[in-house]
Amino acid sequence: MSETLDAVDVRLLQLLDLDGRASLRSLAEAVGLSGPAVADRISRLTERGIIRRFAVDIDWARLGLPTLAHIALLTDKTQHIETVMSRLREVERIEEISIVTGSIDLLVRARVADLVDLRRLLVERIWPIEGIQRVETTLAVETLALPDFTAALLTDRTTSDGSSRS
Amino acid sequence: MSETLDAVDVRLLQLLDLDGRASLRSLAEAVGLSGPAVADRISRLTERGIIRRFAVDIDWARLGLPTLAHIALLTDKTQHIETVMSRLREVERIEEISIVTGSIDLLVRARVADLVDLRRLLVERIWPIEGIQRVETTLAVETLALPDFTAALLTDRTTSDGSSRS
DNA sequence: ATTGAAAATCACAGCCG
DNA sequence: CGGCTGTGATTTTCAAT
Repeated sequence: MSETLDAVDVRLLQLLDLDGRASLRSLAEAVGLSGPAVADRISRLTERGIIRRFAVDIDWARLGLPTLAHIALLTDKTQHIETVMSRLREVERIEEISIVTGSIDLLVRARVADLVDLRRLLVERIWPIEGIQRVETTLAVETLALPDFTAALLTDRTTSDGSSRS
Repeated sequence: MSETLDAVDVRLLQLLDLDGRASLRSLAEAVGLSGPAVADRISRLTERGIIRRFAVDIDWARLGLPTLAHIALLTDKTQHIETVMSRLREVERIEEISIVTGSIDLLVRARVADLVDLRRLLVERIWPIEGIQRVETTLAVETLALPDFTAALLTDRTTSDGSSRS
């Protein structure tokens, strides 16, 4: 069971995901409420932890990190998983680390400049970590991030608890 | 070769990634410039496409979608990849689709409520897509998104072109 | 949630290095 | 060209309803 949002909250989240710096005024007009009411809803969403933060969507390709890599790791179980993860979180270029089901243990998401950069990441930063047994890297040659994803996911969430009917 | 940022641009991106709604005034104070100068830099970063948009970081778990799934797809090559991808982009719960190297063709990232929800996603939405041959789903049982990732990546990017030296 | 007024902030202009 | 300061216009905040 999770949080309850009404249609206005959902609309606000959608609008803010499109433009996180939109003024309260424009948001208020868009949802048909007054400015203070919108301000109040946004701070409540933030306090409830539904809004984690307002972030900036950076085009990493333009900053010289065009390539997305998924690095699958198998660990020997001589090290605690927490130890391996804490060493991984020190590694630059890594943006996410997951413990996963299936034939591997960890799935790491990283962003690299090119193959030289990837070589350094693998050889100098990943391989030396104790407890890592096998490394398998998959490169994305094209990525489609769905900008409407938030909108789509949210339309689904109105006054919902997120569970499914069977 | 890519874009050039100076130290102030980098600092602004870091600050905005922490709080995308920060006032120009507070940003100006933090970087030691005046308000208009900061406004100018932000609009320049936006025009250059480095800032794609200001977004909101939503805690999907609190909205009933706690589980991250990676779905690996193998396609038979009877359908154009564009066709398969365009059908995938209609599917709710999917937030990213990549064409990848390795033993699979597509890697899809999705967020689901529970196993019932996942079952429906797979059986009703993914399997029926023509041209999909094999589906292998990996569930994340724990995910660590690195909040400092942006900061770390950016510290690296000052006045850089993003390529590596060998 | 609304209104209305006070306080803070922003955008725009013209001006300097 | 990139930045600063001024001013008027907007926006945000706060109180009372």
